[in-house]
Amino acid sequence: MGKTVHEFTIGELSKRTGVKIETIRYYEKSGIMPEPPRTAGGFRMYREAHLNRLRFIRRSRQLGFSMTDIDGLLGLVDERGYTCGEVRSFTLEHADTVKKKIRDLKRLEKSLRGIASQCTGEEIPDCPIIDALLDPQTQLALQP
Amino acid sequence: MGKTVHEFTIGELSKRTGVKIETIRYYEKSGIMPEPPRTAGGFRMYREAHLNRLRFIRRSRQLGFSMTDIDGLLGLVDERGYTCGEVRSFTLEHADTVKKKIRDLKRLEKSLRGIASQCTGEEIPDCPIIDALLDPQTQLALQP
DNA sequence: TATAGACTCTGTAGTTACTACAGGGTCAAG
DNA sequence: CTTGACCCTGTAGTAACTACAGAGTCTATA
Repeated sequence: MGKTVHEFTIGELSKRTGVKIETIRYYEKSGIMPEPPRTAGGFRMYREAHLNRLRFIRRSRQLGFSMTDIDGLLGLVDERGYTCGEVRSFTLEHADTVKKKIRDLKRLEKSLRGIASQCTGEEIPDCPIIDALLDPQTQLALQP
Repeated sequence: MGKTVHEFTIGELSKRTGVKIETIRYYEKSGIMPEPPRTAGGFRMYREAHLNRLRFIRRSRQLGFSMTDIDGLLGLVDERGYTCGEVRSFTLEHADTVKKKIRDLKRLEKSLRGIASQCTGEEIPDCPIIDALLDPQTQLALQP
């Protein structure tokens, strides 16, 4: 298998990227991974370009980008009808989205640690976390 | 509607908690909200206890707890067999997860802004962002 | 009392981003 | 030429909702 040194199967691709085989096929069906060439028997054969693209997708997903977001970014790459300025503004827009997410998550972490810090670690009732969650007055996080 | 002052419909409950009607029914089917009493005609009638419980659920969801987590928390509450320490460690564990996510996102934001800043805003080729996306060497974020 | 219209009911299906089979075919080594 | 690891398609399941469709209920008002 692998007629040239540079071709490999979906299992190889999976191992090298940490993305499961089923997920790779799902990405293909969704259109964010291209349909690769096949062997006579129908096996998908991949190359370096696929590897890079998939790694990019994986990283972006781990960071909470939606597949639609990723499709947008990759679309710019694929099209090659883009302007550098277009790409930049798209990127900065994403950076802002990320920034907002960070802000929200920070608030969330603070809330979590705040309520946890009030804990004595003792037995049963009057756990401040439970109380906070049950108390209709409490505003735990994530404003409007 | 509402035979006593303390009863209200699912629409009321929805408005007071900010949880959509369908979601409330979904919570009931999932078992984290109890089946409320009904009117002769089959309408669900809720009271204060339901309101508090649903608020608890909503806040917990906003804090990123899964429904299974919440089920666990509510189980502790319902039983009254929990230790404050148990709840605290549960919460802190979750806070750590959030912290990691923040770290990753910060790295990503930095990368995005970094490559964007190299942009001239000019026409087509040699856009540093695209180059970075295509380059297998580039670590955009989230290294191993 | 009849009726308008706002509200609610159940049940099903769609969403996102996967993951898990089942039942079969392919590949390379021995 | 068979074994066993690998791959194929297709379907269905997961979380946590959301969105209908089509029908029934409730209450204010004429």
